[in-house]
Amino acid sequence: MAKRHLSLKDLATELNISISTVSRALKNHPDISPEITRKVQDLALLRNYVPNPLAMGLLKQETKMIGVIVPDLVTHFYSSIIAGIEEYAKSQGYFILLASSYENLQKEIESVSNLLKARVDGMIVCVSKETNRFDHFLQLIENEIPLVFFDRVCLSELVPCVVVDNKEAVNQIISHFSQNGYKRIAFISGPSHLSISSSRIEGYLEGLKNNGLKFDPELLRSGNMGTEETIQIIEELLSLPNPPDAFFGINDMVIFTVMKELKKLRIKIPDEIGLVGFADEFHATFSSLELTTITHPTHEIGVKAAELFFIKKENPGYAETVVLQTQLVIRESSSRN
Amino acid sequence: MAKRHLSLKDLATELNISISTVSRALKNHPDISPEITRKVQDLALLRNYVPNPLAMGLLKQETKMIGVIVPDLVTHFYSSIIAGIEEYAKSQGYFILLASSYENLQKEIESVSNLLKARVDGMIVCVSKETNRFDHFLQLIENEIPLVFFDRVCLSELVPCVVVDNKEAVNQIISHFSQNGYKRIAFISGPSHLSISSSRIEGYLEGLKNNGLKFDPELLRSGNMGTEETIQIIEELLSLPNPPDAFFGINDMVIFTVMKELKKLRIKIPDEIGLVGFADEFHATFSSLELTTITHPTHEIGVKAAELFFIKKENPGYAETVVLQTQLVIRESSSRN
DNA sequence: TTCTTCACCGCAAAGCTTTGCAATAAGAGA
DNA sequence: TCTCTTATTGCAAAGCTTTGCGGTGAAGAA
Repeated sequence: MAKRHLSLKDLATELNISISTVSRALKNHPDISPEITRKVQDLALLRNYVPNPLAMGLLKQETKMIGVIVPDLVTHFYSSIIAGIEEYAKSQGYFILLASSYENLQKEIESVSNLLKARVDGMIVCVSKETNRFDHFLQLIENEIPLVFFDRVCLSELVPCVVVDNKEAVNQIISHFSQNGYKRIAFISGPSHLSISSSRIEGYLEGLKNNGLKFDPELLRSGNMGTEETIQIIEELLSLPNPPDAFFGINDMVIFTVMKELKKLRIKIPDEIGLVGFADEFHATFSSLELTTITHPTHEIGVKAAELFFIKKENPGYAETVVLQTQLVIRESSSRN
Repeated sequence: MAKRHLSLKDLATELNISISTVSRALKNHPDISPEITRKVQDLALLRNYVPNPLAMGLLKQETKMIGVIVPDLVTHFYSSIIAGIEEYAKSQGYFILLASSYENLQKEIESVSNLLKARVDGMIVCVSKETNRFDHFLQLIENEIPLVFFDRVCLSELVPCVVVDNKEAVNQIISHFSQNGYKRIAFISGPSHLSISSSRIEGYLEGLKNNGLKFDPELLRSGNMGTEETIQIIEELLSLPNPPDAFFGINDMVIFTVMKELKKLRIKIPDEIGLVGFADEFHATFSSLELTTITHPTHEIGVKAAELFFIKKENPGYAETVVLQTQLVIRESSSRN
């Protein structure tokens, strides 16, 4: 229902002057006499006038809203990035319109379309795990609608991206495992079309080489990050004639699943098998064994993504990829010295 | 920068007809001839025309946006509720504008003001832990802007609310503790002005009575839910001449803190002390000991809140309080039989 | 042949703000 | 007293959509 909001016209009528005079008075335009300016501003304050963003938007052709699409809304990783985006956006007078792809390509496409209908000024996106086509993003690019990717990225020649140094992170994991005497390191990766999968696999191969470990293709697995498939993979890995003595995963969830499975089998962590996660979910320190993991500067990722958004908005050609550093946080799950 | 979006005018010009004809043709108005209707619809589809929500909003005096304010964005409890709200809102063609109060009254007031500036059609709110004044909400009510509260509520004579049956939930906790032989049950509650605190305290007193347990005021504590203060309270409780043998808290976080502290002191859970949380955070099952807790139908809370919003929007006087049921999920932290 | 009646389509206003330009008035200079 | 500035203020258009109402032409009726 909601009563009509106060407009310039209301103020103008009350003061018996024209709308344009009110408009100018409110922004201290020199053309307007001091008394009128004062009277208008006083009344506006009293009545708590706020300009109508719809009218402004129509005029300026912008909504001051950024669409943000994430794979899910409920993990700390994304929530925290969103908080970062929101913070920076707010400082620029922008709002965020949030959408979740639920890790589903169709829903992602739908979200892009919905946000477009809402006339967001642009989007900041982390693609879903299923995203292997990019038409929906190319459409944005063609229409010169600012777009920024973070974490899971694509089209990086056209779009500014914020990522972490995945290769280096994995290198650190391998070195850490190696220093703790683990030799057969399994990597449960994600879908191969995802940037985070491929870059971490690179790091995996490099890290093995750097630490004088042999690459065994059987220990490198690509899953869909789902619990069921992950359990399947764990079972297969454990029943290998020469099973792994260490696991790390594309994210913490995968490794928590490993932890649960190993607990069921009464396999000792970190003595028999070492574990390292990826992302440092909020609850990593509450788990039965505190999890070694790669912390991400999530808040900073969000802020940076928002920053890039505003740069992109002013420079259509801009397409830098910003790489942020992670940190290996060593906890119980991998320390057996 | 973004190119200008396609408008009715563009279609009209291309077809050499008037804007109003295009507008009517798009909605199959009987006044428009079949051929023109077809031509217009074909072109609209081809060019991917979407109506401009700013213009519509200006005309209809509504933005189809709901402001949602939560204490934080990063706990699973709120994220999941938000997902529920978003789902229902989307089904009604509405978007969500998200804001966090960060558990801070000033930020909450600011958020209300910001959302108002953005001209949301109404708001769905869970108040911050500091919220003990309600002027900012009364202002909305006066202006007949639809408002719904959930979980932590207030002004329930004026505003529709969605809550859980806190009294019953706490009753269940007490009975469960009692059945497991715990006798001195401490409750670390939240700020006393919060609805969830007072209703759970009611349940606490009732539950004790129902189970023939004596109420000891020393075991009922109100904290600010912060880790530091919680630790302080735990220490005080444990150094009591007759310390508690069971804890439950206003939320899971508080109890996770207890769990950590007890672990440090090498106190055995659940043998020496039993623990029960509240809310069933995502990671309750990953903790060193799986946590007994009260699960909330979070998604349903969100959906219901959104439903009430749309009812309220059509019925200014509406102010029902919907009570949803929780469930006690018994896990390791409190089972010592 | 002339009037009536549909069938169709376009004009214009409303919703709100900004801003270029026109207009008015007063004051100053001649 | 008359013309020219200068200082203020208002008009109107643009941005986009919806919708009441008026308008046009053709076909049917008398």
